[in-house]
Amino acid sequence: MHRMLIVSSQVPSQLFSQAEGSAARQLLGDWYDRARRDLPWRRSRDPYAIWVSEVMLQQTQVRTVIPYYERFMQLFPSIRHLARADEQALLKAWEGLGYYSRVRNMQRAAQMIMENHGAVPAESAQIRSLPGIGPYIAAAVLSIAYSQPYAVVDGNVKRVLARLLCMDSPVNDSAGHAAFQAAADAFLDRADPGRHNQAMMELGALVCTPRLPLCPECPLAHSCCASQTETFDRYPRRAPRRTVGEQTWAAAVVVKKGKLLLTQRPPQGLLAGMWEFPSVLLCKGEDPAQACLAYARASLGLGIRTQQHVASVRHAYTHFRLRLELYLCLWHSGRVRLEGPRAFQWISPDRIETFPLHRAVHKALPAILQSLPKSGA
DNA sequence: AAATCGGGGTA
DNA sequence: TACCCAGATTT
Repeated sequence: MHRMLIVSSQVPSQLFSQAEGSAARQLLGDWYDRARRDLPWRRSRDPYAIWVSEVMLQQTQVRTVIPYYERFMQLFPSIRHLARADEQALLKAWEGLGYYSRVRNMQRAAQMIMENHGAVPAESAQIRSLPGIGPYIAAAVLSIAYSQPYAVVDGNVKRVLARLLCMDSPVNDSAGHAAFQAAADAFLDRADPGRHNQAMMELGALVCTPRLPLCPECPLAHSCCASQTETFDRYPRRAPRRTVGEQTWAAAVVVKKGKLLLTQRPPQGLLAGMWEFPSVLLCKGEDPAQACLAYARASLGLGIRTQQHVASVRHAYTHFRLRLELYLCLWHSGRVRLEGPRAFQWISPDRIETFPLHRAVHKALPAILQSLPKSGA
């Protein structure tokens, strides 16, 4: 008969009996050796390669990451290359991946490594002190590249553990997270932590999926609480989340002698460092065309001759939805004025895509290029 | 403890 | 739509 597994955050080592835990770990490892996908970063044990892959994989699916990873490793094949890279080139390589601070943090970390160690630190406190390396990436690099006994806890691992142990802790709050870390620590295979960690995540990705898990194919089904009780749809539990609001922005696509005005976003905050058409947040009920005109005149300090709506874009961010209205504006007079030390450039249309642009800009780009006046009159 | 930080895929 | 994805940092 199935022995109910007790989870206790006080005594995580008693998740399983010793024999049961050992058997489950072995079944998991055997399954992984058989079923694992051939992913680019699994062909290397270079700590740098593992690191790059883990940074890209934050909140980002494997399918999305693969082409970015291949390109990035060609462009920046070592810590030294990364440390010396031009920031615009880095952002361009990251364009479309999102969470753009990741790549800036990674470069800062690479520069610190070049100064202090020369290699990715193999000691937990040292690697954790690098910008952009939190508990997950530290454990991943230490276990996979350096075979050290640190358990990773990501979304996959939480789902697997929640079902395996019928854990009632919510996956999306900090108290719950601690419970999953304790469970993962207790279940870790110390003989081969790198393989074990990847096996847990691979199981979550391929078998123990969010809906309709493939329990008949699962190496842990015989010791899985949720599978035995047919309650997989109750796990993992999740704390309620707040609703998201909507913002409307108006963007001025200013044309001056055939060139377009691009501005760079500030070095911190949303979409930091990415380029876009200068834009202004609208108040509720404000008319976007009028707001655009007023913004171009009062804030940018530009005289605008005519104005024509060229594109409307909707885009969802994590904590709000964006509606962006873009207007074609013919420059008449004035020099660009921006608040703070923000960069801007007048760009000929065929060079726009050499700049790192965020997704909302890319969505609007075809309509804008099509609406442009002929030749540089 | 809660908010911020992208973008794509899925049912 | 709402949820999910090899999370980290800031407030």
